Amino acid sequence: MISRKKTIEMIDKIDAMFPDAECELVHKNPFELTIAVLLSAQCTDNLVNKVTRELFKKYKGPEDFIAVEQAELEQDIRSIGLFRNKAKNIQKLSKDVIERFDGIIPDNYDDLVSLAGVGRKTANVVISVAFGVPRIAVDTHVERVSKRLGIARYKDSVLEVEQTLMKKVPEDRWSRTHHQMIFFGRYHCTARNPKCEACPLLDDCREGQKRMKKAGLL
DNA sequence: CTCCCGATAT
DNA sequence: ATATCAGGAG
Repeated sequence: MISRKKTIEMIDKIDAMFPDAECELVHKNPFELTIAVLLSAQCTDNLVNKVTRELFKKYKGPEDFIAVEQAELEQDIRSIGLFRNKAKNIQKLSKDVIERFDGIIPDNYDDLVSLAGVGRKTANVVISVAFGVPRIAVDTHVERVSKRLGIARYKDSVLEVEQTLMKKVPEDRWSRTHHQMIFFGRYHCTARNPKCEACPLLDDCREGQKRMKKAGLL
């Protein structure tokens, strides 16, 4: 596993590649962001945005989500996938937000993860993006990139990756680095065909070195 | 660990 | 055809 110093060198290079990285999920308020992140599980944010742009015209707040039958909401989000679980969770979450939090999405981690369909990653995204709390939400991209670069170990759990990142990345860069690692993973260090041959981090990247050697390009 | 699940890229 | 997508619950 590489050092904190080496990690900072690498995230500096990713920072130069994606200086404008930010949350790409369409939302107008913390509640919409929470719904969008919940819907984004195992789905591209492109498709989530296509659905939520229409969804948020029909459902303005938690009251609207519990005013319809579950089957109707299922149809409205069907194309996203995992739609039965997500519809059920959205209605349970909406009911809870109204009854326990006066209709307002809570701004702290513990209350957020107490909501249906909201786990550690989703709660971290919400408090980070909506409320400005420094966090590194570890999704599939952040996990893959961290492991390929050697910042974390391949055997590490998601939670271990998060804890390692918090140790090696300066706290004032957590939220920014989080988004930049997602962009890096989504547009450059992709799961299938990572662009190692055109990567500024190739010299420092274990996985990249391995792949170049295997491809006979080194 | 398994299940949930449609859309898209390769 | 199949791997992958801003995961979470049981």
